[in-house]
Amino acid sequence: MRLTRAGEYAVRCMMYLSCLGVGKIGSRMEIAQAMDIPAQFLSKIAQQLARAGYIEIVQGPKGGFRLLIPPDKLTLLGVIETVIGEIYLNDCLMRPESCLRTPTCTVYQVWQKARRQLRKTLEETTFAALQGEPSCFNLLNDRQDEKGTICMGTSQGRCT
Amino acid sequence: MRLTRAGEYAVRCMMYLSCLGVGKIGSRMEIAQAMDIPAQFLSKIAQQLARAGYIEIVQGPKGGFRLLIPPDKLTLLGVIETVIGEIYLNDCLMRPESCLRTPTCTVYQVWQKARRQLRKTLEETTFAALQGEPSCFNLLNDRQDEKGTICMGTSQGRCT
DNA sequence: CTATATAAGATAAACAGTATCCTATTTATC
DNA sequence: GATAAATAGGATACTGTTTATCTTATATAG
Repeated sequence: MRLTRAGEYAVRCMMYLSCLGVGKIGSRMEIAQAMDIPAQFLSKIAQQLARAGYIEIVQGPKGGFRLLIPPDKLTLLGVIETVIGEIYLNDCLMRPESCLRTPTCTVYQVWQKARRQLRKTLEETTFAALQGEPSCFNLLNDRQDEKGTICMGTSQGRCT
Repeated sequence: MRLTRAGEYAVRCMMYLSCLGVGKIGSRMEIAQAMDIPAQFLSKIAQQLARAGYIEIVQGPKGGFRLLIPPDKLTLLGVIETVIGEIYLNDCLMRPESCLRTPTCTVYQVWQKARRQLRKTLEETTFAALQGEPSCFNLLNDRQDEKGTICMGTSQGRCT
């Protein structure tokens, strides 16, 4: 009952790209280092995010990943479910035929409520909101973008 | 991000025992059959529930499991966490040192909220409440107790 | 004492998640 | 165009967890 590593990495990656802003390219290596993600594993995750339309992958020198969606349209739920699949919490929610469930089964209803709450909480959280406040990721590493402004900064540093 | 089978089985087992009522013995085989749980696996789960003080295990002929806690004191959260361990949802909640987290990290806060909600929903649900209403388990099988009253009944059947 | 029923430890089988290797493809730059 | 830089994508290895079962031991009713 825990978020996978891949899900966590996806969030970190999108945090980084959100800080860079829409359209700016961050190289895979740069992101992997800054956010403490195994570089090859990041490739796989990025491919999923790209298929979902969240980012664009640019090959060749100066390649990397580029955010396509404005951070205020980007939700934790969307990013996480892109990578780990839709969240269900319990088998009877995922495969209703797995149980001889009546439409009014109370156990089923509790799981429905729990699932609805969880997904709502994750959906209400945009990367714009995450980025506007201090976060774990501010501490991970520093990075200077082309204009020389610090992006991932010190503990009290802001992005952009 | 899903409840394990063991967790689901534990809930089913406690549903059955709640229907029998505090102090009444249900045999392992009987429960395993009625609730569709592998009998040997049920042993393991029952042992955990016994260690946690929820049930008593009786060996020998006429042996089985006996509920120790009244169903209205028995919560979904308690039963589930007995078997799968405390629910954390995310690594940064389980092992705060795994992330260079500031006390105000927003991502961390979202997971905290999500976790709090989920555990609260499961904690608010007692087996008395689950049992008082139709449930999946009503459909699984029938069982006549010593006094001849039907316990696990038809779709609209009530327990006890 | 015997038959019945579960305990408890060991272990196997299945699966999911994590990570990396290797070859292919794309593209900026000279 | 040739070259070098960078990621893609398929295959595979590794790891840990979950699920399940086998075996021997123990408790107890009659």
